[in-house]
Amino acid sequence: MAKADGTGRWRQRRRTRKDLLQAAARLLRLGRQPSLEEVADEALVSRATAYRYFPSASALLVEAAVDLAVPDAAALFPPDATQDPAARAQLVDSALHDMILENEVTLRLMLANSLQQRAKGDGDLPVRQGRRIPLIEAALAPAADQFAPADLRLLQAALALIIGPEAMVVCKDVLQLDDAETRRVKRWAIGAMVAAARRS
Amino acid sequence: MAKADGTGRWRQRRRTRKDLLQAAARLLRLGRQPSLEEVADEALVSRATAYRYFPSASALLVEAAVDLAVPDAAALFPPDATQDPAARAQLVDSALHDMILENEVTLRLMLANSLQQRAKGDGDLPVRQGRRIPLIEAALAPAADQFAPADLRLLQAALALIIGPEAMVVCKDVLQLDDAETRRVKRWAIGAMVAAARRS
DNA sequence: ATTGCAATGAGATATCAGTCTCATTAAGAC
DNA sequence: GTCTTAATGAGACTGATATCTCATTGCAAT
Repeated sequence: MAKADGTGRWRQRRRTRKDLLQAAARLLRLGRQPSLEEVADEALVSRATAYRYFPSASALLVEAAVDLAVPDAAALFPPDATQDPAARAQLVDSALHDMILENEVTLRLMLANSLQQRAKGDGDLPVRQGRRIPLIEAALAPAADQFAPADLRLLQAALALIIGPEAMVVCKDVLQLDDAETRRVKRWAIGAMVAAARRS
Repeated sequence: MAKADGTGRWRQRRRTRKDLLQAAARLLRLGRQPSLEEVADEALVSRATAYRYFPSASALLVEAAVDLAVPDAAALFPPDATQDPAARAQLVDSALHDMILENEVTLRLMLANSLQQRAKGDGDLPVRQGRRIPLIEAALAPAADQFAPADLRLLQAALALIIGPEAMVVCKDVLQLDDAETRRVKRWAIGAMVAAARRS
């Protein structure tokens, strides 16, 4: 199977690759951890072919997980929304929290797969595309002038630690908090950090 | 196999479990990546029994690899250490950060295993024992009277989101920060949250 | 010492990963 | 249209994971 781009039958190859990723994403959305054979069947492709495109089953799953649906920044912040950065950040967290709860199994699996891959040293696999980052930026944008640029960067990074599946995992698995308590903790942390960034 | 502690034949069970972990560690030290069957043989135990003690082969191997020198609260805070809760929390984070860097691969696999297990619905079996929680409590203990009890609980939980492998994963994989920047972000977040708890 | 039962052993069985080989199909160059 | 051959399909094969059943052992309560 030639690797060259734009030559030979690259259209056919792109189509097969796309079919595999879409099939994997479809199965992941059902909360399953599909075997490579299941993915291949779902994609109407033979097992051997799947292995021709991805070195391992988990590599396929990780890459598939990258294109899963997420809330949209524009929908979350209509023009008449609050300008208060803390309230906006908490709104982002709340929306993402809901989304994570709905897709908890799927997100845990994709996180687990990603961790497994990176633990093996595959450094060049797809970056875990920060879906949270544009949302956080959108939350802080209208108040950007209230912060020193350096503080804004720190705040964005720190918020990314609180807003996302990883924090949810810590709350539920390590701290063993229920959902209400989890929301309260994150809400408080977000308020604390925005206030701190404002003050300096 | 009863799960109760301290009753029935818990001595026998502890011995079997220890044998399995020691056998795994022995094989790992030889640079091998032993299968569960090899570990069971080395431990003079049947395969079925090994599965009675560990949910999966990798769970066994990972746990065997965790002879991590987890920093000890007493060693971290000698009597003449600072009393400032922010400084102490940052010290905990720094120590844990170093430990995590040294055992990054193992910890990633541990996290991945835990996520995979819980995604499958085995939510009740191995609770992720929070090694970070006693450290955080020790950091805040001398200043406990500076916070309202409710705030103290919020602060402890929020700090657990920043201090630990999950936050490290977010910084490196999602935000793609280098090590220095990662430390800076966490340090800033810890300071922000302790200050917020103090103020109310 | 006897005995109940927890713990274990010894398989059988099913599934999956990953690698090969070889035949078949169809895309694209001519 | 026809050819070439890249892409694919079908299946064998090895070794590992994981679950299950049933017989056996031996710890510990009596």
